[in-house]
Amino acid sequence: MLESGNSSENFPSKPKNFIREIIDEDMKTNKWGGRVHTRFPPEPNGYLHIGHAKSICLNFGIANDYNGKFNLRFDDTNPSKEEQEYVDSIIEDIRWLGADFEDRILFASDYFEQMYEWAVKLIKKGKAYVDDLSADQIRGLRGTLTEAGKESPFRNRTVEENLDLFERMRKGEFENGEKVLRAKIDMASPNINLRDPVMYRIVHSEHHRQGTKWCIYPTYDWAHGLEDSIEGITHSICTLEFENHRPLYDWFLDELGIYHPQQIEFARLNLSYTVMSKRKLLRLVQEKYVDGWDDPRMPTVSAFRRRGYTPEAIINFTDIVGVAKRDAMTDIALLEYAIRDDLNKHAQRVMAVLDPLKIVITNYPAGAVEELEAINNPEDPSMGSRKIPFSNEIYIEKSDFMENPPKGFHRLVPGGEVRLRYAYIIKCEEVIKNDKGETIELRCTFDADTKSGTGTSNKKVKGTIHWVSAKHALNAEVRLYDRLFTVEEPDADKEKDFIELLNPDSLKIIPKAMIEPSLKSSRPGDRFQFERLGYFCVDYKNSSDEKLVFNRTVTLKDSWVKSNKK
RNA sequence: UGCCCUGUGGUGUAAUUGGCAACACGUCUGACUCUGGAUCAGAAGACUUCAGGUUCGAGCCCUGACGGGGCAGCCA
Repeated sequence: MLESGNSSENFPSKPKNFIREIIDEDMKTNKWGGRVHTRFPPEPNGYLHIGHAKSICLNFGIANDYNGKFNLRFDDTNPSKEEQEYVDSIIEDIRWLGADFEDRILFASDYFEQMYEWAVKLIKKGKAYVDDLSADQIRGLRGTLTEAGKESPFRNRTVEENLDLFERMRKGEFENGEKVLRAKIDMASPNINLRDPVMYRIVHSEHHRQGTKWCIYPTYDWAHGLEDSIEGITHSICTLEFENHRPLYDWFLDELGIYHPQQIEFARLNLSYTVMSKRKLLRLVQEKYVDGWDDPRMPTVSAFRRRGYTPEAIINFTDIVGVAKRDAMTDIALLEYAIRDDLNKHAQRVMAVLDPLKIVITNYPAGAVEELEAINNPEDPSMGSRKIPFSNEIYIEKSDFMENPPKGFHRLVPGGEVRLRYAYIIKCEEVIKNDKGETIELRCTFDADTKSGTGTSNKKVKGTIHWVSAKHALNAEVRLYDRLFTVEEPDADKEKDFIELLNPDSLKIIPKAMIEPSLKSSRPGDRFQFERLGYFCVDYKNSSDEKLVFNRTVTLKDSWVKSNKK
């Protein structure tokens, strides 16, 4: 299934898919002279999300495997929506993913002059004209899905008049919307995109890179193929909604007689329990349902990064998901598998108690402290071990003790025994409660012969639980994230506002979790497994030496919780 | 009502181009375990949307239905 070969470490060669088959065929026929050149063309009007990551991995993965090149190109053809902040975040995210565009950070706006010349060429060929109709009038004449459109009264202007008008459009002699340049194709085409599409519109506003140099801006359909052509792209990979635009992509390039890449469309990624449209994500940010584009509950690349996902996991996920042409809804479980799989191998284990219950070990000398050895990662012996302090007062997880346990519960119960991870077996002798009848403390005894690693006792217990020493534990804030929405497809119901489907429990903050002292030296971005709880990452925005903040990346699988739900 | 694309276990993808439907996730057993994790062994789960046709043989080819998606921005 996997081919071996020449690829960088982060991007192992990928499974075959229909696009790679097309490329294999092109290599065989020498269609592009053995060249492969792909690109990722974001519009800088939002942050990248996991769907973009799929596209980046696809495009870069292909270039990487075929010894080709990969361009980052900002499709900045609409000055009213685009901002430098987005350019910066996009570059950062792609770099983080490890997709290497070398020195090729390109901008469509750098090609405006060339595009203009090509537009003049089309006008001279009688294939483009300046139209005075308003947007509404153009819409009115476009026809419908079932009826042909009608030709504009300005459609048959002379070449000279069109040239003159187009030049004056560029010079700024007209207001926004006063005139457009349209391709002269076929108002009766069953493909609406071919009914004399607009090539240039007048927009008097400041462009993030061009300033006020231009007041006419190319539309996507006109510009995109030209950008690909200029850069020598071989395979212009885009999502399904552009399929109907391909005839237009081809038409422009053919009429111009310039280098002609091949457009190939694939189905965009949909993930369950989230939304992926930039518009909706923008709304979540602007209306403050989340704390910015990198709020760890968002499906953006920056949010996954902040939450503790690794680029490897995301890359692997995009491989698992594959590439095809039918729309699909990918189960978030696939993504969670990818990150668990990665972190299981690489994350250091530590102990932390989120919901503490105090235990006093009555037969352990008060004031004594033992340094116990704990393995950093059972999956990777090279990660070594560390010392953790043990004393007569510890905290365990409240949920690891039950007075009236259900069948099959093998943790602490009154009179029962349990192993403290890397320490001793203890026995619960007494349950101390407050006025309300809530358990507030346990008195236990420990068995000195059962120290971990000594093998001096044959005693076996059903369960092992995590703990921290009360007087050594550090405090930290822990943020527990859950899916952002309560339903699989928040945007399935067109009648219902997706905001109503937000999960009210998508974030739970634990202000004072107790964590083992070795975490003192952890740095923003460090990833850990809190044993038996999940994977956590030091938040790089809000964490500090004074106050550590951990984000939960993903829980561990828990077959006990699962079997108990039944 | 037009045009384009697309229908394979719960989910996502495969099927060497016509040869008894495979992989991953998920689910469920069992083993092991000082993480109810991981690992290991195994199981269940698909008459490949439907109906015709061609063929010795069809998920792949043909015809017709039906379902899903996209398209009427001077957005991309």
